[in-house]
Amino acid sequence: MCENAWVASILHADLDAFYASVEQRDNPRLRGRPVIVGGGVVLACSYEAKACGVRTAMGGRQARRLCPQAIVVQPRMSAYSAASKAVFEVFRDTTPLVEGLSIDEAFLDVSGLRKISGTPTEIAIQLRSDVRERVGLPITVGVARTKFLAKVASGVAKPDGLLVVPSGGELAFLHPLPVERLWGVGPVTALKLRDRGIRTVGAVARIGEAALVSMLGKHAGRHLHALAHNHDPRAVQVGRRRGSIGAQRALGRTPRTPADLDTVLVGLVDRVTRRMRAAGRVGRTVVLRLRFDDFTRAARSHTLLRATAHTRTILDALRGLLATALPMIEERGVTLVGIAVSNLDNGKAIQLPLPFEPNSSGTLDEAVDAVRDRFGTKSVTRAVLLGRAESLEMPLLPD
DNA sequence: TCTGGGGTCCTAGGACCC
DNA sequence: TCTGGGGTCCTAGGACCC
Repeated sequence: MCENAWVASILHADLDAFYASVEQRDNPRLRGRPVIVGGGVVLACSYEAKACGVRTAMGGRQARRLCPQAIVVQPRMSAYSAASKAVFEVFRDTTPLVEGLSIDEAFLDVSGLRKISGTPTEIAIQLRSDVRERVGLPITVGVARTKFLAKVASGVAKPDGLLVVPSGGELAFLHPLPVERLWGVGPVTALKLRDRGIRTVGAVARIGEAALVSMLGKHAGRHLHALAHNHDPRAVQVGRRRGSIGAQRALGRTPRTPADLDTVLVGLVDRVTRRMRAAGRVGRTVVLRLRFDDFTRAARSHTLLRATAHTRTILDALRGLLATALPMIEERGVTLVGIAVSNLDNGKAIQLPLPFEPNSSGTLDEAVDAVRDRFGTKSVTRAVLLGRAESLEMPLLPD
C-alpha cells in the first residue's frame, strides 16, 4: 500500500475575494477599505465590505445601504484573467498535478514531492508566500487527504489562512461543522436536512445512507453519506476541459419585442462563437435559457448533426428555439436571455456534410467553392475530403 | 431587496435500437 | 397476441458552485 494514500497531501488553493483583491492590489487607494466590484449586482467584495454584511450576488442598492462608505468599481475581467493565469503558473511550478476548478481555485496533488519540496504543510506555506510575492494576492490553502476535505479546510481557514487537517483528526474536524459546509449542500438541501433536525456533518453521518437517499435522491444521498464519513476517492485530475461555453444578458423589466430579443441573440452568439473558435472548440448542442419576470426559468435545446463553431449555423438554431419560446415570453415577460453550446468536441475543425457539392461528379474544388459561397471566403482556407466524400473538414479561423 | 455571468452535475421521461 | 431487459441519445428542469 502506498504510504501517501494515508497522508494529507492534497492542497485546495483558493484566492480570497479574488476580483476585489486584484482591485486593491492595483489601486493602493483601495487597500484596507471596503471595495465592491460591480454596480448593478455585487460580483465580488473585499473582506472590509463583507464585515458590513455585503455578500456576492447581492443587489447593488442593498450593498450600498449596508456599506455606504464602500468604493464601487467596475469589473475589469481582463485584469482578473491575467492574474488568474499568473497564479496558475505558480501552481504548476509547485506541482504538475493541478486541477483548476474555476478562475480562482485549484486542487494540487503534492504527494510525490516530499523528497524534493518537503512536507505538504511546508509546500503549502511556500505556495502562499510565492503567490503573495509573484502575483501580489492573498490566498488560502486547505490541506487534507481528500479533495473534499481540503476544500472544506480552505473554506474554514479563509481569509488569508492555512489549515492542515491531519490524517487521524479528520472526523473530529468534520463532524462539528454545520451541514452548509459540505460541498454540494446549498439552500435547498440544507433546508431539507434542517427540517429533520440535521444541523451538523456529524448528524448527517449518524443517519443511514438509505434515509439520506430517500430524503435527497440517489446520487445526492450517497454523495452526502460518503462525504460525512470522509470517503472521497477522487484523484486530482489534470487537464480537464470545459464542457460548454455560454453567455447571457440580463434585460431588466422593460418589455422586449421579438426584434429586440433577436438583436440580443445575435450579440450573444457572436461572443460565444468567437470564444469557441479562439479555444479551438466545436459543439453540437445549442441551448437557449430564459428567465422571466417571476424569476422562473426555462431552457430549450437542440442538437445539431455535426459539431460546429459557425456563427450562422448556431444563430439559426437558436432563432428556431426562440420562436418556439415566444408564447412563453409573451405570457411571463423575459428578464434574461442566455445561450450555451455544449457537447463540445476538441476538434479544431468543423465538418460539413456535402450537399454543398454541385453534383455527384463535382470535384473537391467545386465543393469548396460551394462552401465559400455559402459561408464566406474568409472561413475556408483549406478543405480535405473525408472518407468517401461524405463531408468536408475545414480548419477554423477566428473571424 | 430583488437577484450577474460563467459554469458543473444529476434526474427523469420519451424515442429508438437490439 | 403479447411481450423483457438493456442500452444510448435527446430534451427539460433543477440544484449547486464561484
